[in-house]
Amino acid sequence: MPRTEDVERKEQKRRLIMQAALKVFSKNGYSPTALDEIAQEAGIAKGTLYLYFKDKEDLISSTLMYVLDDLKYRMIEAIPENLPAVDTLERIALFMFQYFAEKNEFYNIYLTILNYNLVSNYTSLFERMIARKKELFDFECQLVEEAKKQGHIREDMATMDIVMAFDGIVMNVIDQMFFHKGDDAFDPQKKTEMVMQLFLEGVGV
Amino acid sequence: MPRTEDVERKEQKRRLIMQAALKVFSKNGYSPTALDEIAQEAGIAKGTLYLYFKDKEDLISSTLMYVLDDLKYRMIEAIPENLPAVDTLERIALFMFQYFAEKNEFYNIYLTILNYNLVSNYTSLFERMIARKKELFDFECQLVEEAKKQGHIREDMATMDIVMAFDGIVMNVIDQMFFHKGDDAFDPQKKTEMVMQLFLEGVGV
DNA sequence: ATAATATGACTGACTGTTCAGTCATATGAC
DNA sequence: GTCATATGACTGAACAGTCAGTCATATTAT
Repeated sequence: MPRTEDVERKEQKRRLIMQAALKVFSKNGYSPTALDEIAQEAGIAKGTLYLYFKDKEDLISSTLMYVLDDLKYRMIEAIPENLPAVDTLERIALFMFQYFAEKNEFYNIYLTILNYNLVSNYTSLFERMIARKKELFDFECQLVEEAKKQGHIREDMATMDIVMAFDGIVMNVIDQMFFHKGDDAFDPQKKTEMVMQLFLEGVGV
Repeated sequence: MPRTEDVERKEQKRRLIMQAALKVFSKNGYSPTALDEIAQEAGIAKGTLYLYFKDKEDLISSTLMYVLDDLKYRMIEAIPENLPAVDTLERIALFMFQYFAEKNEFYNIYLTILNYNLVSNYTSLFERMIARKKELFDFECQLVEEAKKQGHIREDMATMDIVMAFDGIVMNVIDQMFFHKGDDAFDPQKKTEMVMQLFLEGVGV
């Protein structure tokens, strides 16, 4: 029976490895990354990786889950409860901009998720990733429904279509942020206001 | 000096190979794809690939350019000239939905483009891909400017932000189409109307 | 306190396999 | 017969995963 202290140290090291993996995977992508590079980044031997993860696939899967867990945890922390639903949506947009602006690597690994079905052979872990993505989507659907009831969002449009548009706009802003990084300072607050105005009022005259 | 007939036959075969490459790359992704598989798909020997392409990187680059060229060509064909700018935007959305609905593979390879910077070491070919992407973006910017002048789009919003939103919505609709394929029939015409309504009027009450 | 023993985390050389790219040979057109 | 085109066996490098051995630390004995 291992002491809790040991269990914690083990968990600590797992996280250390996943942080190294995050860095390297997000730089190279999945297949081109040699486990030697991750081991080096983590300051351990390759063999050690296999004490903490079953194989390469398990390593990336775990890392992706780790990232999404972090995202979810921080998002919950960042968003106050009991806000009007529309304002919660605004907070989500703001949070996403701040989060990805700060964590370059997380965006690349996010793209990796998109291509993950090209990497794995549809394991249950891939399904878990999708489930996480769907969780956020469903949450946003809920918010839109609520906002409709509160009279802030029109009722004559399908909720799913609205959420789709919202996510699309938000993700594309992040995309642009990375493509033009360095151009001029990216102001998450201003971008959020712009997105919400665009989202709510539309671009028509 | 080779006869034009031979040049054409050579070009024909190049296209044949690229079509096979498109199929296989879009199924597996770049790195996991073995050239043997592409050769088999194309019904030729692996060595033959090297008579038409310098190396693996050249093959995917050429294939990506081929896809984008095709997209551009068909888009130009599909969209009448001298339409009001807003209607042209609507046609672009419609075209994208129809195009990707028909060509499953093109979407996966499109995602590959996104991750292409993770694959190549920033070759000039990657730059060419980006240039193509930017071409469409710039065209849309032009349209938005025009629509502003024509009084169809409000003038108090940055053109680039508007285009960003438009692209984001369109791409996310396509995304959803692939995630929920089979759920219920995807109607490009209906989706286009929805997108334009959402885009122009916004979702606010 | 010190020595003897046990543990298991860690290492990195090694193995088998995969695969991009090559090249000697074959096929076929003219 | 000559040249252009095509083939697929071959090579060497890269790399995922293994495992016998090491060593720092913990445990027990004296």
